[in-house]
Amino acid sequence: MKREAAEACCPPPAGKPDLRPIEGAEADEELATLCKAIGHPARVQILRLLVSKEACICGDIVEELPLAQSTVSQHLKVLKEAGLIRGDVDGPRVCYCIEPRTLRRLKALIGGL
Amino acid sequence: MKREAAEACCPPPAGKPDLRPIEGAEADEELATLCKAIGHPARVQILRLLVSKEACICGDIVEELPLAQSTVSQHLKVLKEAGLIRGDVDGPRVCYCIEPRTLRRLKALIGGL
DNA sequence: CGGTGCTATCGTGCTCCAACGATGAAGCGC
DNA sequence: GCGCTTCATCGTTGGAGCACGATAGCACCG
Repeated sequence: MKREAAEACCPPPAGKPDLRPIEGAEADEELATLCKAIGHPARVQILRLLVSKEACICGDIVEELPLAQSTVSQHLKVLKEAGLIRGDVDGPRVCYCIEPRTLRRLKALIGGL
Repeated sequence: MKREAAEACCPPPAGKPDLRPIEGAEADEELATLCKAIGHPARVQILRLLVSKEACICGDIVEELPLAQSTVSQHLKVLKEAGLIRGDVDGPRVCYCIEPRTLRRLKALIGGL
């Protein structure tokens, strides 16, 4: 029942300064995609969970949300497709964690408004 | 055909420091609502238009977007309901402009991630 | 190798969204 | 008052999104 984990995941702080433009048609599309992914309370909650736990938890997310496992899995898929989170397989479980680069990118795009 | 306008609209910079919390269940809901409103390319484009033009334009937005007038009107409604923009009636036309307070609020919420 | 636990995916119903054309309401100019 | 312009709203259609239960795919333990 113990959950140690937090070993093979969430490694790279990745200090790259991001080189893409902050506005323009592509940036508009990108911002819309990211915001659409965040545009659901359950997804915001998941993001907050992954940010707060510095260690990346896995299916414990399901227990935190009042939703069925399949529904949570779908939300995770949406977030992953948007590039906001990452899922590393750790044996039988999957370890999700935020993608700091995308999060920074989002903050930059929002800040550019 | 001239558009002077930019008189009775977009006035208050409103230097109030915003007193609501940056996280919690309510903040989650709020962030989701705001992001959902932004989560469409056309809406991002409208926001950018309103930010760039310091003067708040009106139905010129329709001419900037490759969409029907009714569709643009709906997007404007979504943004207005989210509190991101404001629409002041100026005679026969309507003058839309961003709501700086909400925009700041959004930046704070995103920054809190 | 067979079971068990963890996730992902499938299929389904329902609701909401996005786009359009057509129609209606309000203000201005003549 | 009449017509014109400008927006909003209505009604419709097609396509996503959200939720669930049921099912299938793996990795591990015994």
